[in-house]
Amino acid sequence: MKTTKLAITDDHKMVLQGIKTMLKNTLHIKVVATYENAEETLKNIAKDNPDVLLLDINLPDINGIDLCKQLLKKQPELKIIALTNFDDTSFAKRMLKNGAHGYLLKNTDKLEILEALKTVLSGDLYLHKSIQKKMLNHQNKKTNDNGLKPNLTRREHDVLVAISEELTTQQISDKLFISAKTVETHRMNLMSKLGAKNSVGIIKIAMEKELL
Amino acid sequence: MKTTKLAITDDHKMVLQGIKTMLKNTLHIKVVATYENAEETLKNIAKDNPDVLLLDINLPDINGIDLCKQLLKKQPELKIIALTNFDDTSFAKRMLKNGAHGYLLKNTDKLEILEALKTVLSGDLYLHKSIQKKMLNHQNKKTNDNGLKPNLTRREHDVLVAISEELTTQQISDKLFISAKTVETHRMNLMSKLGAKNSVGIIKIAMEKELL
DNA sequence: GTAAAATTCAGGGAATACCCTGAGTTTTTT
DNA sequence: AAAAAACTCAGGGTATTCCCTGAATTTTAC
Repeated sequence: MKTTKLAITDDHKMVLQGIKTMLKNTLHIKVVATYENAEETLKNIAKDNPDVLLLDINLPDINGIDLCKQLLKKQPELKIIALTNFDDTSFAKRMLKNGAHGYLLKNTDKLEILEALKTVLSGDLYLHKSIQKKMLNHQNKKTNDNGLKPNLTRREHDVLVAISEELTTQQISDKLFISAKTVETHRMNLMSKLGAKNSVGIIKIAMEKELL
Repeated sequence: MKTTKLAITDDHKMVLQGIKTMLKNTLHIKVVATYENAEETLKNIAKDNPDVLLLDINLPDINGIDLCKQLLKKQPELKIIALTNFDDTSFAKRMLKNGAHGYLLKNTDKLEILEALKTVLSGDLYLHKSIQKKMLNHQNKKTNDNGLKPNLTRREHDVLVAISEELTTQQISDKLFISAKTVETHRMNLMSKLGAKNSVGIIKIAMEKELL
């Protein structure tokens, strides 16, 4: 059995350190590189050439989903395991759709990491238990009440900001040079995406999720 | 110099492991306990009796701000350093207001941890640099209207809370057993007191001033 | 190059919020 | 006890939001 080369991308030094320590005395596994952001990862991944990358989803520069896609374009052989705080089905689905090979929560232990590595190296998908269960149960149920940031479109964000400035629909339409009807459409979509009942809810949720 | 007893509360095993490893070969510092949630922390803190607690703010059971308050009630001598992903001023302020002695971001390194420990043990506050800078800017720049909390009346507060729950005027009147017209009066007074143009502004300002 | 997502816009109607003036009642403060 | 503040409510009007359906155009993704 040849040694597996592992790389880790996470902007928290503590997590990097934690994983490295967990795997320090493990045979057949060697942490060959750690990165603190997406740019660094993209720049060095070819050179370091790991077999598996543990990839944090919440990075400062690019979101993990896009990064995942880009990385696989450069390194088709690379196995990517998403690493996240969030126990969320829809996010996991999106990651897997974009080519990730596994999904791990950060409150995992050494054993599970080893299990995940073994699984993805053999070509299978590895999902954390709780995610597996949810995927089976929830199938296609849309719950927007998780701790995730919904990804708003550019225009939705514009309207969101304008709403938070206490502007009326008409004022927003003047500001953005679009019709009032279009503003209403965006506001409706914001309510829907955020699970809000009205503009107050939009702002409340947006502030809680740090969307502003 | 006597040895400092350190405890850590974080629901991510990786972070726990990471900090422990960072401090492993450090003289005068010993990690005496690690907890994965608030309940565990409250239950064992007296027994373990650490000098300093590194406390993650995002816990599954109780939020870190409340936990901080409770812990200090039980252990007034304990120094608490908040640990978080978020580089957020208002959050830091609230933590410090509730008795925390320091504020560290998770992407920190060993040197800064040691610096923070030294600072809080000597009785001072330790703030991460980026937070310090932001706090200064906020105080000088954001004096948009004296950071004083407008004192709302009991009823105004009731209505404020109801508005933040995305209720309509009619629903609020049913909830508080007053007429819809009275609710409108209170809402008008809220707008006037907070300097808001509409309900969105009421909520935005109320959240910023922590009136909710 | 085709499918998917995003952006744009409209009509029309019901519901709600916003705003003004005015005023009686209760509670708190001095 | 008097004054001040808080709480209550109303009439009547205008402005705005909310909600639905439907659809063309542009941009982005695969």
